[in-house]
Amino acid sequence: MSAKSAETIPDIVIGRLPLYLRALRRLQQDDKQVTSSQELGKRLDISSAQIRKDLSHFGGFGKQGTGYQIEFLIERLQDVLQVNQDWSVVVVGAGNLGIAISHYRGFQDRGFSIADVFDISPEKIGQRIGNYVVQPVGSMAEAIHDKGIKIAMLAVPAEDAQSVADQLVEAGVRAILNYAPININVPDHVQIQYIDPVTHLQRMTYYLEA
Amino acid sequence: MSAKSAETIPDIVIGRLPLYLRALRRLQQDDKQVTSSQELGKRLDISSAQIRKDLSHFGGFGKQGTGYQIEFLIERLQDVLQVNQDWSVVVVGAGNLGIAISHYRGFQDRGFSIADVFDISPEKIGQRIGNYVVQPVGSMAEAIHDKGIKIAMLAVPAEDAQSVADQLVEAGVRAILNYAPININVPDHVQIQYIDPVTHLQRMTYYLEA
DNA sequence: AACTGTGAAGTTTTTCACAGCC
DNA sequence: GGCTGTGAAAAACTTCACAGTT
Repeated sequence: MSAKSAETIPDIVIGRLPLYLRALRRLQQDDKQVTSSQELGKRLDISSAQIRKDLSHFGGFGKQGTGYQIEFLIERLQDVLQVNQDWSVVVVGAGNLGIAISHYRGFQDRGFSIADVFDISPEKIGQRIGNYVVQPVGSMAEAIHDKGIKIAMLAVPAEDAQSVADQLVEAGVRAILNYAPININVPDHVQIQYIDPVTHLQRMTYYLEA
Repeated sequence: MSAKSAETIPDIVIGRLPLYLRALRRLQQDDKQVTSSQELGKRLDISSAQIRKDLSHFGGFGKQGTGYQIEFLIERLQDVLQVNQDWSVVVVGAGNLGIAISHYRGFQDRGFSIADVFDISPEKIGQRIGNYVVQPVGSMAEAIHDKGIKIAMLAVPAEDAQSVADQLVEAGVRAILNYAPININVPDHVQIQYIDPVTHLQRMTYYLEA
């Protein structure tokens, strides 16, 4: 009992919700109906208290003695994260990485559809990638504006990342997933997240015996 | 003054070091010799105090009044993270994702080389990917063992990720970068990190106005 | 008996603020 | 004047532990 919608939820909590959601979908695929903070915690290597506390920020999703209805909890988390709708996303950069992203099947059933793929290089433009035809960056702003797109995935060379990001923000994008291995500065009202496999690898080598 | 090598460094600090390193390399490419915690902090959107405190765990790398010598700091961070050497890595899974990973140029100059690419499917085995020929998973354990490989990148379907991870650990791998959108359980002495773009996207949609 | 939701306690992480050095 | 390194203070985050519910 407590829909604490007024208070600000820590970002670190928001960051865990997609992990809960992912694990829950998997449990659902295994035909489970109900789970507990303990079971989830064991799978995710997160304490059960942590999970209960995180979920409690949004109201009581569970039942004492019973646990959580998986389907119900999935719906609630999708609501909270706003992924109960489909978000159109653009990919910028049609190199190896952009192509791989554009081919990736995993976005669709988790709330995201790729609307367009853009590149600046003349020999890329017009090329087919799966169902997409690579569009010129010159038409990017207009397309983003017209389609009301709020999310972009950036797969351009590091040197170009900042300037492309600026163009995206200018065009109305409010969230950027940056695959280029470089930090980018965006206004406060724009979300940014990074994918750089090497930082993960380097974090792990610290702990390895040489 | 203080080589605190005895105490345990928080993992959250270790996780930031690769970001510092990445930013420093970029500054170096711009022909800068010296930087400060403030300049770095502005680029990374991290407070200068945070950066100074993080670095201080490993001894005094900076000079009062002057800042940090970029080249020196890069070397120290590479030492700390053990990426002053080259690590051989295997890729498991030669689907779209595995192929993209295998083509990615960004590993080489940051401490990692791909040694082999494996897949289980007969029609993938023998196929060329850039300089690699896809090897059968059956020969994976032996290759890992023989070459003393400690790091693997997992790009197999989610259903297979846990069992492949188990095989990797069994074969002697001590760090896994998992691209499959599923949580995996590994022994304590094995490092694991995840790459799942969708979790990042979902974290951002929370903050967007629908 | 099993499990949630949550104040309170405990721990970790970040920021402050300044002495000390260049 | 500019900047580091660092104790001390503040803030954030996690865990404990248990009342309450099914």
